[in-house]
Amino acid sequence: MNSVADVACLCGKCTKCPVYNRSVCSAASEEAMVQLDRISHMRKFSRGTVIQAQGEACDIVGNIVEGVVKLSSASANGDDHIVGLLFPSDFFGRLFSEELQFSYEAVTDVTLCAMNKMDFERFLGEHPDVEHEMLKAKLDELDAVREWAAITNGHTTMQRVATLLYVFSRRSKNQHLDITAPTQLVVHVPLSRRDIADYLGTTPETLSRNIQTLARGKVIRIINAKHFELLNPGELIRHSGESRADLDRIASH
Amino acid sequence: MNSVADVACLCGKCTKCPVYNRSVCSAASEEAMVQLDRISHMRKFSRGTVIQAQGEACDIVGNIVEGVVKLSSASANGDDHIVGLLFPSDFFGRLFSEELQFSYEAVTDVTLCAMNKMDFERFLGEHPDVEHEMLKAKLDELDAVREWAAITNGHTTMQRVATLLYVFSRRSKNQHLDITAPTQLVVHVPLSRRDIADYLGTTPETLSRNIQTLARGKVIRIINAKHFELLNPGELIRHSGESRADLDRIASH
DNA sequence: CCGAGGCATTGACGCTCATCAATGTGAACA
DNA sequence: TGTTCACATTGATGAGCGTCAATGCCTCGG
Repeated sequence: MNSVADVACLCGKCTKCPVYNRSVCSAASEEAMVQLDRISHMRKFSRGTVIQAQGEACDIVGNIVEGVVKLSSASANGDDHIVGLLFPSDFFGRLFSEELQFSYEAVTDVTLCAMNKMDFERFLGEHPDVEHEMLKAKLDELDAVREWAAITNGHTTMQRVATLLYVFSRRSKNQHLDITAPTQLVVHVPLSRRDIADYLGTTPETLSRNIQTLARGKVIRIINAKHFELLNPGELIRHSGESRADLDRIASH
Repeated sequence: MNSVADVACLCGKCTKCPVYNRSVCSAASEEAMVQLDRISHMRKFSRGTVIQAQGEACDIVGNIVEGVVKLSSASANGDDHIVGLLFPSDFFGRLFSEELQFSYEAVTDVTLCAMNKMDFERFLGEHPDVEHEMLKAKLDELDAVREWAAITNGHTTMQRVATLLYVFSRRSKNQHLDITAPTQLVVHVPLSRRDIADYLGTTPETLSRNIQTLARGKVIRIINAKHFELLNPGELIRHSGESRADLDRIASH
């Protein structure tokens, strides 16, 4: 009955979950954890998989354990835009709604601590503490989304690019990456140029030009398409047009 | 002890509240309503008042009963952007956070059903049903903000302007306006050109040019700076670049 | 009724960015 | 190892939009 992937959950209790202490589960009591163990199981999705599509019924929710998921909206004209990125410990899926408004797609290989949506909704009803934690998390997310919208709205492409690079440089510490580089200055952006461009509301061409400009200015060094070395963080912050405090707040999400 | 404005609340129970059935309060039991009555009171703010400023401690929350409130974020550079608009029945304020990330400013004269933040947080802890409703409302809001961000990100100014006009044409029915016009085709946008421009991520000049273009094309008629007659809704939808279904979903918020 | 000041509009100009097209690069495949 | 295909970069061009500046309009207060 259970697929191979399911075994991962049965082996280790939720308390061994690598993102447990940062996810909404951390509010759960011991009794609640036992229940969560029962209704959740690990699932893996490979890079490029559309986990759930816009307009479909949403039946699975959960926490991202590893990888990056993009949240995108397809307009009627056919052009779609990335409206959010989900990292490990972020909650996945849309509770209390019949129909998905956005598509969820695995940007990298993704491991998900998945639950049946209705099971989890029932669980939340029985555990107000966890629901309370969920509310707080969503309020924070709301602020972060608004903040990001303000950035993409009023800034030049260069400012957006610099902001994104800075945010990823801070977030990558939260990810489970094998960074064997000697310094912390290597930024890993697992998205393709097109995805980054969509997220920033620009085109791959303009994005590329700006990245090259930063490289020519010795602000970054391009190791390869998805890895950058941060040579001059101060200059990067200056290019972003934001104060360091603001950037750090955005990065902490 | 109570100011004059407070009397408004003491006169009528929450059940008489004009936005009761659309606000989060509608989930409250009778017993809970009595408590809400006790901790809430009506407050009025005149046009232009900064109700709570970014960075300040947030001490009041509540529901908007009448008027429009803008939510704005001031960047370090000084330029600020409107990241959201609040209409009657929308929840006001930021729960479970010490410091406000955005400023709340009254765009029109505003009537607020105000509560002390800590009182209301305590109330939510004692009434999981209402907190559940709050969570659902915030999840919807999150989708709406993401949707709006996608629009301002990838579209031309004309598309944004058309979208805004259409959304306001649908929302104005939700407002308590004295529209004495014979038809429903009068759209009231209570914001100044600068505010609209900030919200759309453009400038007053470009905004004005686009409005005039729509007027020259007989899509709208400019009654005055804040009132427009919708002559050709179909053309407006075409200019927005969105499908009618999408627009209606955005408008319903 | 008139003047003043804020707001909206209109015009001119330059720059950024999207678009189209071509070239370069890296990884997966046989 | 070569072929292929997707992806990234680079170049040229024009349109859209921000900026600065001037003018017009409305409202409020005297």
